[in-house]
Amino acid sequence: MTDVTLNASKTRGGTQRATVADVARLAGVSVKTASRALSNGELVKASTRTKVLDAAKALRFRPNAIARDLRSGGVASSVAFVIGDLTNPFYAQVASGVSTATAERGLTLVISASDDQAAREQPTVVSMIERRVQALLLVPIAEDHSYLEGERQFGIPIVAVDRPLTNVASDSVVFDNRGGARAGVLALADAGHRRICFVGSSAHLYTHGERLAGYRDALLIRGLQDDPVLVRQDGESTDTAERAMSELLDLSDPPDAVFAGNNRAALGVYRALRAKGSPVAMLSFDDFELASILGISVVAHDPREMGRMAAQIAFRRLDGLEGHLEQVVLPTELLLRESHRLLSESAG
Amino acid sequence: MTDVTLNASKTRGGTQRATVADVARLAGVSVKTASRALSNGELVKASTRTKVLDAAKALRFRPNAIARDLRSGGVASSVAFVIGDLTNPFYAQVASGVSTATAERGLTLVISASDDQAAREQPTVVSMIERRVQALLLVPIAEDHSYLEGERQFGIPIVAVDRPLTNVASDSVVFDNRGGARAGVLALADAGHRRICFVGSSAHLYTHGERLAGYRDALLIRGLQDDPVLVRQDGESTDTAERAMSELLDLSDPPDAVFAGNNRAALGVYRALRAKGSPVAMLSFDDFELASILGISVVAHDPREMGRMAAQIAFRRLDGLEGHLEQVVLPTELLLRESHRLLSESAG
DNA sequence: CTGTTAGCGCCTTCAG
DNA sequence: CTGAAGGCGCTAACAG
Repeated sequence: MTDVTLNASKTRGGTQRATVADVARLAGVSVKTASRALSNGELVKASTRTKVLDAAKALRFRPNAIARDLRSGGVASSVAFVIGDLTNPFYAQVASGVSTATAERGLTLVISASDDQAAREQPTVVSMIERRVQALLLVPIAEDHSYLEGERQFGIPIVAVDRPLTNVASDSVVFDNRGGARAGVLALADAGHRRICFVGSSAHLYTHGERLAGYRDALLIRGLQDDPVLVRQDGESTDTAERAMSELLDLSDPPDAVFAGNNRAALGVYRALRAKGSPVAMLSFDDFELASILGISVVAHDPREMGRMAAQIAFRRLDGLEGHLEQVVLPTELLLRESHRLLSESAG
Repeated sequence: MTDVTLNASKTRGGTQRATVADVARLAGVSVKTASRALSNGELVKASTRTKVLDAAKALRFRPNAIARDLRSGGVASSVAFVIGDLTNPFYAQVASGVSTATAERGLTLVISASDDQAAREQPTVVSMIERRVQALLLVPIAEDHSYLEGERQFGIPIVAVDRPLTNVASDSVVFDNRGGARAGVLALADAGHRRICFVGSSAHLYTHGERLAGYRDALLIRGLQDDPVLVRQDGESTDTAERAMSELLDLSDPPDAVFAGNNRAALGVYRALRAKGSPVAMLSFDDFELASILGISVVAHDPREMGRMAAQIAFRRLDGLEGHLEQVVLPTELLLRESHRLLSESAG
């Protein structure tokens, strides 16, 4: 009889897992034969394979991916997605796109959220690199990414998502923020509005800057005055946006239309308009579930596609593509519903 | 001079990473000393440590977590969260809670979405186990989880999230679905409504079943008739819910109030009511961004807390807690806004 | 305080 | 078709 004692000993109330050696012993073959039988596609006599597979099942054998990864070059079969906040539906959708793409390639997705704390970005990224992920997809929140220069030398593809990195060149995927905002504001102008205000988030955000530029493009194109009083950038939350909009409505010369810089701002703006019952038109960047219900016109885009695309770029690098940096700009789409004409008509 | 050639060779246009051996060589010490100096807390002469740290920095050394994990028991420093759909804001929030908890414990979070395909659950789970994650948090979607029995023997904590597992006992965290629904329907009844309908998702879902039971509890308590015509369970999407509600409104004896089984159903119901301008009261399970804006009364809960709690339970198991299974039921909270009285008054 | 040795679990040499 | 040895990068034992 072969000796079938596992590499026993108990840990945390659980029995130790079986290894290939255990399986081989039980099946009465060598370690390598067991290994071959277990990894499909290899040449093994059918009867031997069955014997091994039976032994594996009996021992509830599960190959150890850690050992396998170490063996094959010390590279993990996973991809990292580093993000500020999973709670924002926009990023959750991007993550979902990444998830689909990595799953298709047989890779595991490691998601790490830095809770929107810029200072936690670098430690998080470093931790992923220590895990030897194959690629790093990053929604940047730190102010400076020069620290990534040192990491890239070792061949790990890094793709910036939604915003470019600062102080270091990299592949990236962003939306056409400026063009989208321009189209949105033009639509408001074409609906007959003349005093169009802008309610966005914090001033230092790349996306915000681009959208503001698009807003100004449109004013210029239509020969409308660019009144600085009408530009508000009070922060990320819907509350600050609501307050900002409320104050704009209290101006002696209030706006007759508003462009909201993102989904958060849109909600705040909507609340303010609703509270005051003001007949002010609105249009916002970012599509969201409520927008269609409330008839809010928006500049829409495809967050899942953004995630998918970012993963694709990383995979191309893994597959050996050298060439220039890829800077993908994803299109936006203007969805005209009702609110760009007059909100009050549609909010009833 | 010490030989400082790295274990060179190029891969994918990237230089090979330095290993502890490389660092040791450059610092002129033994491998173990380098290892000690690099892992904090170990006893090394200060000057030696500096030398090693300098060498590490010069070589841009990053410890290989794969090798470390293999060495220390073959267990990864990560936790898996297996989920159907990241895109649903509810699950995204649960994931966020898990993320916070794992980060606090210095563990990495591996999120794997099975795209709501029941058949993909088991392969996904097995893949996580092969990665030797320390714990498995699972939002179950398969019909049968007896396959998990075999895995648990090896000491990996498994916690069911939002729904219990079928055919196998496990730790779990769920909401008080029945109690919450009961309270919600009672509120509708107390607002004077007599024909209260129920629009939920698919009949086979645990959460749905519990909420339906709570609905019936309330009808019984208030002595209202339980008319099967008023119970609809047409699927997960907001579209099916909208159609169902629409048909209910067309009844010769239509309902005067509706309890929506979840956030998706709530949106569909809201659309239907809005389209017909019907003066019907509503209240729904699940709080959501729009609900507060639209004045929809809801049975609210805390998804992030659910994620956090699930992780905590797993950690307690890792820390050696044996005892009974933990079956945590998280409370719900009734948020009465306007819609439970009469929707039309608040939708203006 | 520091160095040597061995081995985590797997798989790729190279022989038979 | 099968077997035996070696090593991926790191750290736990045991020396010195």
